[in-house]
Amino acid sequence: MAARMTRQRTAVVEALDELADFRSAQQLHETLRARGESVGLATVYRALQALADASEVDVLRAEDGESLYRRCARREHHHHLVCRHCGSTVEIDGPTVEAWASKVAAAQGFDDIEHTIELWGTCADCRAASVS
Amino acid sequence: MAARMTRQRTAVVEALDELADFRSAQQLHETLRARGESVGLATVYRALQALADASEVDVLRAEDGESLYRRCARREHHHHLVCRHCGSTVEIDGPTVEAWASKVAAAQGFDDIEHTIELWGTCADCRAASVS
DNA sequence: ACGCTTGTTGAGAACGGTTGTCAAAGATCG
DNA sequence: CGATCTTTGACAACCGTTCTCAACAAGCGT
Repeated sequence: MAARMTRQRTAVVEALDELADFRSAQQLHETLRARGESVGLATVYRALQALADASEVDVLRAEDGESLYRRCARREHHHHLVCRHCGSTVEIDGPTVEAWASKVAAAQGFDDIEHTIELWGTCADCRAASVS
Repeated sequence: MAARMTRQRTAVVEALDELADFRSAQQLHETLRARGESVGLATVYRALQALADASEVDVLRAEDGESLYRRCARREHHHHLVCRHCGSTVEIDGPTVEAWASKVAAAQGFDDIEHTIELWGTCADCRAASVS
């Protein structure tokens, strides 16, 4: 239960710190491998899972169902505007939306309310790239 | 390309019409099978996909990644408050949220904006059931 | 009603992301 | 250093979903 700090976990955390965009476990694994820091794929999954459990990273699902991970600047609850092509991300918070969500749900007699509010789009860079 | 009306497709549509909750393709397949209307699993997937493309059904992803389908009353854009245990659903629209989402995204220079806004909770019935 | 054409079906294989297995490796503590 | 006990990694297993392809059946024209 002691959460040991191993070379592999350090490598995953460092990689996440250097990347600003949402990345899949497999992309991360590839990045580490290319960098010479060889880490097993299963280990990357486990590390990300642990970090997510500890709220150290944010997780969201791409449209195809793949899980994407990112180390966000703020640890408080917030949402994202993500480029569906490159993963480029802008953190967003919407106090209005939060209030709306919990009010609506409570009014219907629901408990343990959670909400998913994510925005997807094509960022300016990817748009420029696809035009050329 | 003509979209033929087959026994199988009719069965899927009818089953969806009778069910008020979000269901997975496999649940639907099981329901049809139990009902005597034997339909292949792949066919259920294809039918649901076609219906989704035609905006005849709404699709959303459960927390475990599974796709859930539902024939909604209104065809216009809306959101859902869904019980994560039984799939029981309340349709919701939030004009305020819509405006907020597109404004925020546009302000960041993003195009082709889509948003995912879903509420998950435990409905009153399921809460009562889990207490007992 | 009868073929013909062409989209559709279904059983099973294939796929892709993720998780489980388990012996070997290594982090931590005394 | 040694004992302990978590972590690792290669690989298999899983599970939802999609693909394959020969058999089948809608719908159309006659």
